[in-house]
Amino acid sequence: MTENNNNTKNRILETAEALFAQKGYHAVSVREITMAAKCNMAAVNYHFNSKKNLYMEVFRTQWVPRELRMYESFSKELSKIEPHSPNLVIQALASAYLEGPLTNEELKRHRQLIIREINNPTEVIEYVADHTMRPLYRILQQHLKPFFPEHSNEESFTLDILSIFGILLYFNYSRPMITHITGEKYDNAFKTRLITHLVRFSLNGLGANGKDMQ
Amino acid sequence: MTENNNNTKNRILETAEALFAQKGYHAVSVREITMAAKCNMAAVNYHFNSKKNLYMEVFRTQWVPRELRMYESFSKELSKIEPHSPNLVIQALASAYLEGPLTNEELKRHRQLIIREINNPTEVIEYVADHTMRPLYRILQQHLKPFFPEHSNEESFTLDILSIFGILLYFNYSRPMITHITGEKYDNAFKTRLITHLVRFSLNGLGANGKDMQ
DNA sequence: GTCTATAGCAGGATAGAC
DNA sequence: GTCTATCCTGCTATAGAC
Repeated sequence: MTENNNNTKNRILETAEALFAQKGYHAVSVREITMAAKCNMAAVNYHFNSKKNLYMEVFRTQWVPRELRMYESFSKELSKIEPHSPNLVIQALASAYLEGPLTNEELKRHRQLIIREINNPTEVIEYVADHTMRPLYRILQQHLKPFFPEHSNEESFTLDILSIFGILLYFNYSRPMITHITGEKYDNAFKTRLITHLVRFSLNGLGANGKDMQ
Repeated sequence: MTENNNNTKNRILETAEALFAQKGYHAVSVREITMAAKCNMAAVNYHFNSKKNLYMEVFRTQWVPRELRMYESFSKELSKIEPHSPNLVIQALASAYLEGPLTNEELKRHRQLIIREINNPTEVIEYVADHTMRPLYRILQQHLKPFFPEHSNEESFTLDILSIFGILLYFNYSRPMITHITGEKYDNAFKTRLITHLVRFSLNGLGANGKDMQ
């Protein structure tokens, strides 16, 4: 196999990811994927054995590495700030996971795929949890826990972190939902306001009001 | 048409909802639905014209009325408490939408369906937004806004409300995710702790620390 | 490694008996 | 209103030429 980034195998992976994200596994046919990837239908079975396995490879070779790029960007930010404060940690989180290495389009696809998996798990979720969620949870715990000793038990802290993940995941839909609910349109620079909101709401949620704010 | 609650049409609607929630529209076949509903395949087309329309009827006749029952339960709670405080309003919200009129199973299906729609909207989302999200947003705005005049603009307040909705939606998955991430198991009474968490986190998120707490 | 051709099956929908 | 039987399309997967 060549390392060419535009070979058939890679084109299939990228096209498949976009389509799976947009429509979901069952709504996308192998025909549709290979048409869009400008290759033959049989190529999917040659390179991936089955449609199911193509789906899993999308996560293993596309999704997880991309999530890890965001994780790296986050931990690099963390290593730069000293001393830490909840404020700076959450800022770094929002910055890495919302305006970090990914474009808006990439980020949208990325979130859609994982929301589908969470809502309707397949085997990959184990792999994804092991390689991405767990490490992210660990690093957040390590950097935030010291500031919140009032969280006597593990579970209470975990729920806080999961709530922040929940808001992060639904980030994609904030703008359409605002339009749906209030019926108003919004201008650009919306994303920046969204990040400001996320940082404030999450910090408050954690119970960090007035704690090491700057 | 009879008002019998166990006629074929109703059985199809209920079975279809459960299966659509579990697996998603495209992963469920009409054959599967009618098998589970113990009726003939042709019944779907007789009663609903098409699979697509059956899906939409599930939202119109099952999902929206169920969401409205929770809404009614919420607004009834609100009318009982006087004077209001952010604390009591959020308590009433959590109580109506998490331990209200629905069983855990119903609630799970209910959330799964709407998460699918938000992630991958079809035509029904307009109908759903008009009949459920918008009224809920309005009533929350009416009861919470007076306490948060510091939210100068509409958008900032809307983002707060949407963040709470995000956490509510995510509720289903908290327990499996905790197990995935931390690898620990949890006992029952988990739901009660989750509601306590949601109320505290949301209140803090809104910036209500120490504001009319009781 | 990529193609054509096709096997083999499952999907939604409908016609028409009862 | 419910059934059986069937149509036809579109699906995944594979065999085999190049």
